[in-house]
Amino acid sequence: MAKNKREINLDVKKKELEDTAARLFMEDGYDATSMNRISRALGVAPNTLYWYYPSKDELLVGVLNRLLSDRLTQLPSIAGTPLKTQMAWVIQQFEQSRALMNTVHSKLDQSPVIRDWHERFHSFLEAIVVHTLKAKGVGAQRAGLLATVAIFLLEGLLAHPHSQKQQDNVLEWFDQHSR
Amino acid sequence: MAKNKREINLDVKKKELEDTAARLFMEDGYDATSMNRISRALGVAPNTLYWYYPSKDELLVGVLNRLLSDRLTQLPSIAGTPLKTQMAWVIQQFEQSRALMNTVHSKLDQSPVIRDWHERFHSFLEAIVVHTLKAKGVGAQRAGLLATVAIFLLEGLLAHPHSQKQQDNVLEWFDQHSR
DNA sequence: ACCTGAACACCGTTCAAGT
DNA sequence: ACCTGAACACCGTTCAAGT
Repeated sequence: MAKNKREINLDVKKKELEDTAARLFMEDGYDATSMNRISRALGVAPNTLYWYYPSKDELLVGVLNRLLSDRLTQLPSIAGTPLKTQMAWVIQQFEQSRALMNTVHSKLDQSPVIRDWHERFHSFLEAIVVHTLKAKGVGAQRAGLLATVAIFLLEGLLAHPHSQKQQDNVLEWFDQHSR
Repeated sequence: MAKNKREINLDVKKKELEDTAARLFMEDGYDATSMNRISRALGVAPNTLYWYYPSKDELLVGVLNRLLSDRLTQLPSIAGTPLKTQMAWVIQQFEQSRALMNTVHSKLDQSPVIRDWHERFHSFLEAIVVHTLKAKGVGAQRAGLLATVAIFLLEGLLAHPHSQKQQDNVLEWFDQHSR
Protein backbone atom coordinates (compact mmCIF):
# COMPACT_ATOMS: atom_id res chain seq x y z
CA MET A 1 0.00 0.00 0.00
CA ALA A 2 3.07 2.27 -0.09
CA LYS A 3 2.48 5.31 -2.23
CA ASN A 4 5.11 6.85 -4.46
CA LYS A 5 5.67 10.57 -4.84
CA ARG A 6 3.43 10.78 -7.87
CA GLU A 7 0.46 9.32 -6.05
CA ILE A 8 1.03 11.60 -3.10
CA ASN A 9 1.10 14.66 -5.34
CA LEU A 10 -2.06 13.47 -7.04
CA ASP A 11 -3.79 13.19 -3.68
CA VAL A 12 -2.62 16.65 -2.62
CA LYS A 13 -3.87 18.11 -5.89
CA LYS A 14 -7.22 16.35 -5.58
CA LYS A 15 -7.59 17.63 -2.05
CA GLU A 16 -7.08 21.19 -3.30
CA LEU A 17 -9.64 20.73 -6.05
CA GLU A 18 -12.19 19.09 -3.79
CA ASP A 19 -11.81 21.60 -0.97
CA THR A 20 -12.38 24.48 -3.36
CA ALA A 21 -15.26 22.74 -5.09
CA ALA A 22 -16.82 21.81 -1.75
CA ARG A 23 -16.71 25.40 -0.58
CA LEU A 24 -18.32 26.74 -3.76
CA PHE A 25 -20.91 23.94 -3.93
CA MET A 26 -21.93 24.69 -0.37
CA GLU A 27 -21.96 28.47 -0.84
CA ASP A 28 -23.79 28.69 -4.16
CA GLY A 29 -25.22 25.22 -4.78
CA TYR A 30 -24.11 22.54 -7.22
CA ASP A 31 -25.94 23.75 -10.31
CA ALA A 32 -25.03 27.39 -9.76
CA THR A 33 -21.34 26.49 -9.50
CA SER A 34 -19.88 26.04 -12.98
CA MET A 35 -16.70 24.17 -13.78
CA ASN A 36 -15.46 27.49 -15.12
CA ARG A 37 -16.07 29.13 -11.72
CA ILE A 38 -14.20 26.37 -9.89
CA SER A 39 -11.25 26.52 -12.27
CA ARG A 40 -11.01 30.31 -11.92
CA ALA A 41 -10.92 29.96 -8.11
CA LEU A 42 -8.06 27.47 -8.56
CA GLY A 43 -6.23 29.51 -11.17
CA VAL A 44 -6.23 26.80 -13.81
CA ALA A 45 -7.89 26.34 -17.20
CA PRO A 46 -11.45 24.95 -17.10
CA ASN A 47 -10.59 21.75 -18.92
CA THR A 48 -7.77 20.99 -16.47
CA LEU A 49 -10.42 19.67 -14.08
CA TYR A 50 -11.16 16.94 -16.61
CA TRP A 51 -7.71 15.52 -16.22
CA TYR A 52 -8.60 14.69 -12.61
CA TYR A 53 -12.29 13.83 -12.95
CA PRO A 54 -14.19 12.44 -15.93
CA SER A 55 -17.22 14.63 -15.21
CA LYS A 56 -18.72 17.22 -12.89
CA ASP A 57 -20.74 14.46 -11.21
CA GLU A 58 -17.56 12.54 -10.38
CA LEU A 59 -16.06 15.68 -8.91
CA LEU A 60 -19.15 15.94 -6.72
CA VAL A 61 -18.65 12.36 -5.60
CA GLY A 62 -15.04 13.18 -4.78
CA VAL A 63 -16.25 16.06 -2.63
CA LEU A 64 -18.89 13.89 -0.94
CA ASN A 65 -16.44 11.09 -0.21
CA ARG A 66 -14.03 13.50 1.42
CA LEU A 67 -16.88 14.94 3.48
CA LEU A 68 -17.97 11.49 4.57
CA SER A 69 -14.53 10.13 5.46
CA ASP A 70 -13.74 13.30 7.43
CA ARG A 71 -16.83 12.56 9.51
CA LEU A 72 -15.97 8.88 9.82
CA THR A 73 -12.66 9.89 11.38
CA GLN A 74 -14.51 11.68 14.15
CA LEU A 75 -16.90 8.81 14.77
CA PRO A 76 -15.03 7.23 17.72
CA SER A 77 -15.40 10.46 19.70
CA ILE A 78 -19.15 9.92 20.10
CA ALA A 79 -19.08 6.13 20.32
CA GLY A 80 -20.36 5.75 23.88
CA THR A 81 -22.86 8.62 24.03
CA PRO A 82 -26.68 8.26 24.05
CA LEU A 83 -28.49 7.77 20.75
CA LYS A 84 -30.06 11.21 20.96
CA THR A 85 -26.65 12.85 21.27
CA GLN A 86 -25.34 10.85 18.34
CA MET A 87 -28.24 11.87 16.12
CA ALA A 88 -27.80 15.53 17.07
CA TRP A 89 -24.11 15.14 16.20
CA VAL A 90 -24.92 13.78 12.74
CA ILE A 91 -27.24 16.71 12.05
CA GLN A 92 -24.65 19.20 13.21
CA GLN A 93 -22.00 17.56 11.03
CA PHE A 94 -24.05 17.62 7.85
CA GLU A 95 -26.29 20.64 8.15
CA GLN A 96 -23.83 22.83 6.28
CA SER A 97 -24.12 20.34 3.43
CA ARG A 98 -27.92 20.50 3.44
CA ALA A 99 -28.17 21.70 -0.17
CA LEU A 100 -25.60 19.14 -1.26
CA MET A 101 -27.60 16.31 0.34
CA ASN A 102 -30.68 17.44 -1.55
CA THR A 103 -28.67 17.58 -4.76
CA VAL A 104 -27.64 13.99 -4.15
CA HIS A 105 -31.25 12.92 -3.73
CA SER A 106 -32.34 14.74 -6.88
CA LYS A 107 -29.66 12.95 -8.89
CA LEU A 108 -30.28 9.43 -7.61
CA ASP A 109 -32.23 8.42 -10.70
CA GLN A 110 -29.78 9.81 -13.23
CA SER A 111 -26.31 9.15 -11.89
CA PRO A 112 -25.15 5.64 -10.88
CA VAL A 113 -22.00 7.00 -9.28
CA ILE A 114 -24.03 9.29 -7.02
CA ARG A 115 -26.42 6.44 -6.26
CA ASP A 116 -23.42 4.41 -5.06
CA TRP A 117 -22.28 7.18 -2.76
CA HIS A 118 -25.77 7.61 -1.38
CA GLU A 119 -25.86 3.93 -0.44
CA ARG A 120 -22.55 4.27 1.39
CA PHE A 121 -23.96 7.29 3.22
CA HIS A 122 -26.99 5.33 4.33
CA SER A 123 -24.81 2.46 5.49
CA PHE A 124 -22.80 4.96 7.51
CA LEU A 125 -25.89 6.27 9.28
CA GLU A 126 -27.35 2.81 9.73
CA ALA A 127 -24.13 1.51 11.25
CA ILE A 128 -24.23 4.24 13.88
CA VAL A 129 -27.83 3.68 14.84
CA VAL A 130 -27.90 -0.12 14.71
CA HIS A 131 -24.71 -0.40 16.73
CA THR A 132 -26.02 1.87 19.45
CA LEU A 133 -29.41 0.17 19.58
CA LYS A 134 -27.86 -3.28 19.85
CA ALA A 135 -25.64 -2.04 22.67
CA LYS A 136 -28.88 -1.07 24.41
CA GLY A 137 -30.11 -4.61 23.99
CA VAL A 138 -32.51 -4.09 21.08
CA GLY A 139 -32.93 -7.13 18.83
CA ALA A 140 -31.41 -7.16 15.33
CA GLN A 141 -34.68 -7.12 13.40
CA ARG A 142 -36.24 -4.34 15.44
CA ALA A 143 -32.96 -2.41 15.30
CA GLY A 144 -33.12 -2.51 11.49
CA LEU A 145 -36.58 -0.98 11.40
CA LEU A 146 -35.71 1.64 13.98
CA ALA A 147 -32.58 2.52 12.01
CA THR A 148 -34.67 3.14 8.89
CA VAL A 149 -36.96 5.42 10.85
CA ALA A 150 -34.00 7.19 12.45
CA ILE A 151 -32.44 7.83 9.05
CA PHE A 152 -35.67 9.25 7.67
CA LEU A 153 -35.91 11.56 10.67
CA LEU A 154 -32.27 12.60 10.26
CA GLU A 155 -32.73 13.26 6.57
CA GLY A 156 -35.94 15.15 7.25
CA LEU A 157 -34.24 17.34 9.83
CA LEU A 158 -31.28 17.80 7.48
CA ALA A 159 -33.39 18.59 4.44
CA HIS A 160 -35.58 21.26 6.04
CA PRO A 161 -34.60 24.37 7.93
CA HIS A 162 -35.95 23.94 11.47
CA SER A 163 -35.65 25.38 14.95
CA GLN A 164 -33.50 23.80 17.64
CA LYS A 165 -36.64 23.13 19.66
CA GLN A 166 -38.31 21.26 16.81
CA GLN A 167 -35.20 19.13 16.45
CA ASP A 168 -35.07 18.40 20.17
CA ASN A 169 -38.73 17.42 20.21
CA VAL A 170 -38.37 15.01 17.30
CA LEU A 171 -35.20 13.39 18.67
CA GLU A 172 -36.67 13.18 22.19
CA TRP A 173 -39.85 11.58 20.83
CA PHE A 174 -37.83 9.01 18.87
CA ASP A 175 -35.63 8.27 21.87
CA GLN A 176 -38.72 7.58 24.01
CA HIS A 177 -40.17 5.17 21.48
CA SER A 178 -37.00 3.30 20.56
CA ARG A 179 -36.68 1.42 23.82
CA MET B 1 -65.20 35.11 -10.57
CA ALA B 2 -66.71 34.61 -14.03
CA LYS B 3 -64.04 33.96 -16.62
CA ASN B 4 -64.19 35.29 -20.14
CA LYS B 5 -63.25 33.29 -23.20
CA ARG B 6 -59.72 34.60 -23.18
CA GLU B 7 -59.04 33.39 -19.66
CA ILE B 8 -60.54 30.01 -20.42
CA ASN B 9 -58.32 29.60 -23.47
CA LEU B 10 -55.32 30.62 -21.40
CA ASP B 11 -56.14 27.96 -18.83
CA VAL B 12 -56.60 25.30 -21.51
CA LYS B 13 -53.27 26.25 -23.06
CA LYS B 14 -51.50 26.21 -19.71
CA LYS B 15 -52.95 22.80 -18.97
CA GLU B 16 -51.51 21.50 -22.25
CA LEU B 17 -48.10 22.95 -21.48
CA GLU B 18 -48.06 21.69 -17.91
CA ASP B 19 -49.28 18.20 -18.77
CA THR B 20 -46.55 17.82 -21.37
CA ALA B 21 -43.89 19.31 -19.11
CA ALA B 22 -45.04 17.12 -16.21
CA ARG B 23 -44.73 13.98 -18.31
CA LEU B 24 -41.23 14.86 -19.53
CA PHE B 25 -40.04 16.03 -16.10
CA MET B 26 -41.19 12.75 -14.59
CA GLU B 27 -39.75 10.60 -17.39
CA ASP B 28 -36.35 12.24 -17.76
CA GLY B 29 -35.95 14.50 -14.74
CA TYR B 30 -36.12 18.29 -14.49
CA ASP B 31 -32.55 19.10 -15.47
CA ALA B 32 -32.45 16.63 -18.33
CA THR B 33 -35.63 18.10 -19.83
CA SER B 34 -34.75 21.25 -21.76
CA MET B 35 -37.21 23.97 -22.69
CA ASN B 36 -36.33 23.09 -26.29
CA ARG B 37 -37.41 19.50 -25.70
CA ILE B 38 -40.73 20.58 -24.19
CA SER B 39 -41.44 23.01 -27.00
CA ARG B 40 -40.70 20.36 -29.63
CA ALA B 41 -43.14 17.97 -27.94
CA LEU B 42 -45.75 20.74 -28.10
CA GLY B 43 -44.92 21.76 -31.66
CA VAL B 44 -44.14 25.38 -30.82
CA ALA B 45 -41.03 27.55 -30.86
CA PRO B 46 -38.87 27.34 -27.71
CA ASN B 47 -39.38 30.95 -26.73
CA THR B 48 -43.17 30.58 -26.92
CA LEU B 49 -43.03 28.98 -23.46
CA TYR B 50 -41.77 32.30 -22.11
CA TRP B 51 -45.01 34.01 -23.05
CA TYR B 52 -46.77 31.75 -20.51
CA TYR B 53 -44.08 31.46 -17.83
CA PRO B 54 -41.31 33.89 -16.91
CA SER B 55 -38.82 31.05 -16.32
CA LYS B 56 -38.33 27.30 -16.29
CA ASP B 57 -38.66 27.33 -12.49
CA GLU B 58 -42.09 28.97 -12.75
CA LEU B 59 -43.14 26.33 -15.26
CA LEU B 60 -42.09 23.72 -12.71
CA VAL B 61 -44.21 25.44 -10.07
CA GLY B 62 -47.14 25.39 -12.49
CA VAL B 63 -46.64 21.66 -12.91
CA LEU B 64 -46.36 21.12 -9.15
CA ASN B 65 -49.45 23.18 -8.39
CA ARG B 66 -51.49 21.18 -10.86
CA LEU B 67 -50.19 17.95 -9.33
CA LEU B 68 -51.06 19.12 -5.85
CA SER B 69 -54.55 20.41 -6.62
CA ASP B 70 -55.36 17.21 -8.51
CA ARG B 71 -54.54 15.32 -5.33
CA LEU B 72 -56.46 17.77 -3.17
CA THR B 73 -59.56 17.00 -5.23
CA GLN B 74 -59.31 13.35 -4.28
CA LEU B 75 -58.75 14.09 -0.60
CA PRO B 76 -62.38 13.61 0.54
CA SER B 77 -62.33 10.02 -0.70
CA ILE B 78 -59.94 8.98 2.08
CA ALA B 79 -61.27 11.31 4.77
CA GLY B 80 -62.56 8.69 7.19
CA THR B 81 -59.93 5.98 6.77
CA PRO B 82 -57.21 5.04 9.30
CA LEU B 83 -54.04 7.12 9.42
CA LYS B 84 -51.98 4.26 8.05
CA THR B 85 -54.23 4.00 4.99
CA GLN B 86 -54.02 7.73 4.44
CA MET B 87 -50.23 7.75 4.60
CA ALA B 88 -50.03 4.85 2.17
CA TRP B 89 -52.36 6.80 -0.12
CA VAL B 90 -50.10 9.86 -0.06
CA ILE B 91 -47.09 7.74 -0.97
CA GLN B 92 -48.95 6.08 -3.80
CA GLN B 93 -50.12 9.46 -5.11
CA PHE B 94 -46.67 11.04 -5.18
CA GLU B 95 -44.28 8.19 -5.81
CA GLN B 96 -44.32 8.80 -9.55
CA SER B 97 -43.15 12.32 -8.76
CA ARG B 98 -40.28 11.08 -6.60
CA ALA B 99 -37.57 12.72 -8.69
CA LEU B 100 -39.60 15.92 -8.89
CA MET B 101 -39.92 16.07 -5.11
CA ASN B 102 -36.17 15.73 -4.77
CA THR B 103 -35.69 18.47 -7.35
CA VAL B 104 -37.90 20.70 -5.23
CA HIS B 105 -35.79 20.01 -2.15
CA SER B 106 -32.55 20.70 -4.00
CA LYS B 107 -33.87 24.08 -5.17
CA LEU B 108 -35.23 25.29 -1.83
CA ASP B 109 -32.23 27.52 -1.19
CA GLN B 110 -32.14 29.10 -4.63
CA SER B 111 -35.71 29.64 -5.73
CA PRO B 112 -38.23 31.57 -3.59
CA VAL B 113 -41.12 30.51 -5.79
CA ILE B 114 -40.27 26.84 -5.26
CA ARG B 115 -39.81 27.46 -1.56
CA ASP B 116 -43.36 28.83 -1.46
CA TRP B 117 -44.76 25.77 -3.17
CA HIS B 118 -42.86 23.49 -0.82
CA GLU B 119 -44.46 25.20 2.16
CA ARG B 120 -47.90 24.69 0.67
CA PHE B 121 -47.05 21.02 0.14
CA HIS B 122 -46.06 20.61 3.76
CA SER B 123 -49.24 22.34 4.90
CA PHE B 124 -51.19 19.90 2.76
CA LEU B 125 -49.56 16.88 4.39
CA GLU B 126 -49.77 18.39 7.86
CA ALA B 127 -53.48 19.13 7.43
CA ILE B 128 -54.17 15.49 6.62
CA VAL B 129 -52.22 14.10 9.55
CA VAL B 130 -53.22 16.65 12.19
CA HIS B 131 -56.91 16.39 11.27
CA THR B 132 -56.89 12.61 11.55
CA LEU B 133 -54.95 12.60 14.82
CA LYS B 134 -57.30 15.13 16.40
CA ALA B 135 -60.26 13.02 15.32
CA LYS B 136 -58.60 10.20 17.25
CA GLY B 137 -58.50 12.45 20.30
CA VAL B 138 -54.82 13.42 20.24
CA GLY B 139 -54.07 16.84 21.72
CA ALA B 140 -53.11 19.75 19.47
CA GLN B 141 -49.50 20.08 20.61
CA ARG B 142 -48.76 16.39 20.43
CA ALA B 143 -50.52 16.21 17.06
CA GLY B 144 -48.17 18.89 15.72
CA LEU B 145 -45.07 16.92 16.70
CA LEU B 146 -46.49 13.67 15.36
CA ALA B 147 -47.36 15.42 12.09
CA THR B 148 -43.75 16.57 11.69
CA VAL B 149 -42.55 13.02 12.26
CA ALA B 150 -45.18 11.64 9.88
CA ILE B 151 -44.11 14.06 7.15
CA PHE B 152 -40.44 13.13 7.55
CA LEU B 153 -41.38 9.46 7.27
CA LEU B 154 -43.52 10.16 4.20
CA GLU B 155 -40.77 12.17 2.56
CA GLY B 156 -38.23 9.50 3.44
CA LEU B 157 -40.38 6.78 1.91
CA LEU B 158 -41.02 9.01 -1.10
CA ALA B 159 -37.40 9.99 -1.59
CA HIS B 160 -35.94 6.47 -1.50
CA PRO B 161 -36.87 3.41 -3.50
CA HIS B 162 -38.12 0.82 -1.02
CA SER B 163 -39.99 -2.44 -0.84
CA GLN B 164 -43.67 -2.65 0.03
CA LYS B 165 -42.76 -4.56 3.18
CA GLN B 166 -40.36 -1.86 4.35
CA GLN B 167 -43.09 0.71 3.84
CA ASP B 168 -45.64 -1.38 5.73
CA ASN B 169 -43.25 -1.86 8.63
CA VAL B 170 -42.50 1.86 8.94
CA LEU B 171 -46.15 2.90 8.71
CA GLU B 172 -47.24 0.16 11.12
CA TRP B 173 -44.55 1.19 13.60
CA PHE B 174 -45.63 4.82 13.43
CA ASP B 175 -49.28 3.88 13.80
CA GLN B 176 -48.49 1.91 16.96
CA HIS B 177 -46.61 4.80 18.52
CA SER B 178 -48.98 7.61 17.58
CA ARG B 179 -51.75 6.67 19.95
C1' DA C 1 -52.75 38.72 -27.64
C1' DC C 2 -49.92 35.24 -29.19
C1' DC C 3 -45.99 33.36 -31.64
C1' DT C 4 -41.44 33.20 -34.12
C1' DG C 5 -36.30 33.66 -35.93
C1' DA C 6 -32.32 35.06 -34.55
C1' DA C 7 -29.25 36.12 -31.25
C1' DC C 8 -26.80 36.27 -26.37
C1' DA C 9 -24.08 34.66 -22.67
C1' DC C 10 -23.07 30.57 -20.66
C1' DC C 11 -22.83 25.54 -19.82
C1' DG C 12 -20.28 20.80 -19.57
C1' DT C 13 -17.16 18.50 -22.31
C1' DT C 14 -13.65 17.14 -26.12
C1' DC C 15 -9.55 17.38 -28.80
C1' DA C 16 -5.25 18.41 -30.58
C1' DA C 17 -1.23 20.54 -29.15
C1' DG C 18 2.30 22.05 -25.88
C1' DT C 19 5.76 21.01 -21.98
C1' DA D 1 2.17 13.28 -16.71
C1' DC D 2 -0.01 17.48 -16.59
C1' DC D 3 -2.02 21.59 -18.58
C1' DT D 4 -3.94 24.79 -22.19
C1' DG D 5 -6.54 27.31 -26.31
C1' DA D 6 -9.91 26.62 -29.11
C1' DA D 7 -13.86 24.57 -30.37
C1' DC D 8 -18.53 21.79 -29.99
C1' DA D 9 -23.28 21.11 -29.07
C1' DC D 10 -26.42 22.71 -26.02
C1' DC D 11 -28.61 25.47 -22.35
C1' DG D 12 -32.08 29.15 -20.50
C1' DT D 13 -33.47 33.50 -21.86
C1' DT D 14 -34.18 38.06 -24.53
C1' DC D 15 -35.55 40.99 -28.20
C1' DA D 16 -37.36 42.84 -32.21
C1' DA D 17 -40.58 41.65 -35.55
C1' DG D 18 -44.71 39.47 -37.44
C1' DT D 19 -49.93 38.46 -37.26
